[in-house]
Amino acid sequence: MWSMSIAGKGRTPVTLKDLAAELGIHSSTVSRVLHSTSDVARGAASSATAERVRKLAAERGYSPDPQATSLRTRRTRALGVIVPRLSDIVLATMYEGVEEAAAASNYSTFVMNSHDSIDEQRRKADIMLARRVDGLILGDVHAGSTLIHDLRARHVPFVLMNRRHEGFPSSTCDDVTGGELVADHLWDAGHRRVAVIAGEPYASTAIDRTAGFSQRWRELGGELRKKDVIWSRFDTEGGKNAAEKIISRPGRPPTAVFSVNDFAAIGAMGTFRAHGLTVGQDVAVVGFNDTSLAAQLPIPLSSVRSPMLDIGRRAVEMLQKVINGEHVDSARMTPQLFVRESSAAASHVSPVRTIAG
Amino acid sequence: MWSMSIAGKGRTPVTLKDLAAELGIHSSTVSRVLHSTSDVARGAASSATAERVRKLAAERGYSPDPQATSLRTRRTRALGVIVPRLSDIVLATMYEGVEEAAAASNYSTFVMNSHDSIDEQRRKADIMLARRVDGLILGDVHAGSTLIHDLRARHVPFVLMNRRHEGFPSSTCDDVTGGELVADHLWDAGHRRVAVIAGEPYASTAIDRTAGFSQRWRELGGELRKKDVIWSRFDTEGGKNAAEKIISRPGRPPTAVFSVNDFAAIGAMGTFRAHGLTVGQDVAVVGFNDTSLAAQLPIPLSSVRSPMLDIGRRAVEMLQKVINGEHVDSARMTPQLFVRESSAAASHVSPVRTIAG
DNA sequence: GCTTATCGCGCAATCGTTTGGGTAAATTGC
DNA sequence: GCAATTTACCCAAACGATTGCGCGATAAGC
Repeated sequence: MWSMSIAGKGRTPVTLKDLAAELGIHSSTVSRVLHSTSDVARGAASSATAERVRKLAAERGYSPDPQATSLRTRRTRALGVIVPRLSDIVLATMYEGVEEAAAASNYSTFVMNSHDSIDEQRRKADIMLARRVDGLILGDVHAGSTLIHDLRARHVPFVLMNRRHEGFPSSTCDDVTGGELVADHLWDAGHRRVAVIAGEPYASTAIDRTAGFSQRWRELGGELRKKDVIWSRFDTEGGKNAAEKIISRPGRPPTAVFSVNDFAAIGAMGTFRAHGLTVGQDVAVVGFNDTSLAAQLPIPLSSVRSPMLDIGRRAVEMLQKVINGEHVDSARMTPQLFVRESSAAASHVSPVRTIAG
Repeated sequence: MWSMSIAGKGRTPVTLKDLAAELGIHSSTVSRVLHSTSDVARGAASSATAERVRKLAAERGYSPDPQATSLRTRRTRALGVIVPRLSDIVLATMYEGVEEAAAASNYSTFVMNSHDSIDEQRRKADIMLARRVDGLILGDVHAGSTLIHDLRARHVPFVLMNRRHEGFPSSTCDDVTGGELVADHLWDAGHRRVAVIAGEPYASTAIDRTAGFSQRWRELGGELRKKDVIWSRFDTEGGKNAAEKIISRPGRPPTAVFSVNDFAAIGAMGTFRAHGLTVGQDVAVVGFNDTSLAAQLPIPLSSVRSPMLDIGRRAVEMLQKVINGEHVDSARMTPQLFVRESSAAASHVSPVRTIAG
């Protein structure tokens, strides 16, 4: 509302009272003028006085003390954001959306890493609440979370981001649809033996993407055994281990692998290469999130793009409504599949382009 | 100091006065007891009273209102962190170190993205200062920054992180040494025609890594023309473009490329592959930062590991000293080179292993 | 037994805003 | 020209914590 010029020399920041004293009026009048949104300070002061106040405030680089304001108004204009880890580019990007939207409505954000541990989630939430944030955005909710029930019981305003949970408002990608897109794509390319690197079983992203894929795959007439779905960590290491399992088990290896996360996909690509398989020819790989890396990899990776920035922005909008006591519905942003070299070729195992339809 | 149990039912948080009233003593006594670090509340209260106070505070889940505290003490126990972008895994990892160290000493952190624009840097710093943070950590300082001079003139406590600047305390990797390590490695492997993907010319990381490499390379007797150093963006796209330039220029292509950033290196690897070159055989590539991805890539990438978490942690320690008015020296953390497949093979252009030494 | 220290605690000011409730003076209505 | 509004302000009480000062009462010193 009022910007404080860095060039302003103010050793101790200038206060309302300072301005009032210099103008020979009362600080409450200054406050009212500075808060009157319209040009005319309706009832608060004469337009002449208002003008003088505004001029001096700008000159002195007045910026209200947020602590004092919060103490009085019981609002901090601060939001707490908890994510598994910011070094995960997916969450970091969502946070960029959060920060942008929050800043646009004069909110600041605290962000903390929970490392996906339920103890840390609780601890970090405690810290945020001790800071008296106006609301929380949780980007790391687990499938069986008790924390969110406790928060609700305490009437803490919060929304979920990235991962969803039945009965709570969330801003996420439509992960089920994302999984379906991949199933359609791989089926159309002629693949019939596939495996899924499914991610962490407590994350709705992993669950939904896997479920969307599996359901659609079976609808199309495909076979998908339990052991074709490998749950794993979300990082390259996890993808590597999962791929090892896929490769080393008896029977013919799959001709295509869907990894619910780009980084796991990259790990898997490395393993396949180490075993002499060429990704894109011997085995197709599709990732998820369409991280900036995907398109630029030596073998460009097919991936489902999720609108991460929008998910973050939307989470902020939703949280603001919750804070204002309004009702909100969950938002599910639509994903889009980008087919690249890693899965562009038709499967040469069964070159029939389409069996069903 | 006092933890607030989420299970605590407190609709409105309990205050000092609440506790005092319930105990039949004055709120100032409660305050003093809760602040006495030792078991005995020296002069503040009898140990019996102190015991009662502490017990009730724990029971009621008392947690002091940070706004009220800040208003009185003129300290917010909040730090501002500005980075180019958190979706850059390097800065995100440093921030993890920052958050960890800050939390450990009861500080909270605001973090904002400047997108490496000097206007945004200033704007975000303004926002942080308007929030009355106790100090700033700048992870995005530019070579010719005027902002840091202004901040110093205003006596704002701050330290630099990731990138350094002459005359200001900073917590960084020893980038010059990092560049030298790569020069030694490539020279020893027999390479004589090399190119550098140098990064953004306003970042000390880019400048120092390139300088360290160049100097050492020439010391070893190598040749490095001006056009062998290509300044570029830090991401995959930037690496890709730089590699295109390297490939498409007249004359024999280099047998090795040093990229001051892993992501740029990955972009370059993609370009080389697209031109039919096998990384690790036809052309060696070395990156920087040893991002978790590097070792897991289909062709594992040699890289200089910089202790990103430590850099972040150290920045916090340093800032705390600055806040306390103590003197601090810049910290330069030592890097370590990890040689992997992307550059492990000796150059078959000049298979002589060592010429100098 | 009297002075002096120490203990245990209360009082009240203060930090910078916001905001409900005034009250003179100026303006309007008729 | 006088009552009724409206205008343009000021006053003071919060919000919740911290902290210098003060003051009885007990303990210690000699």
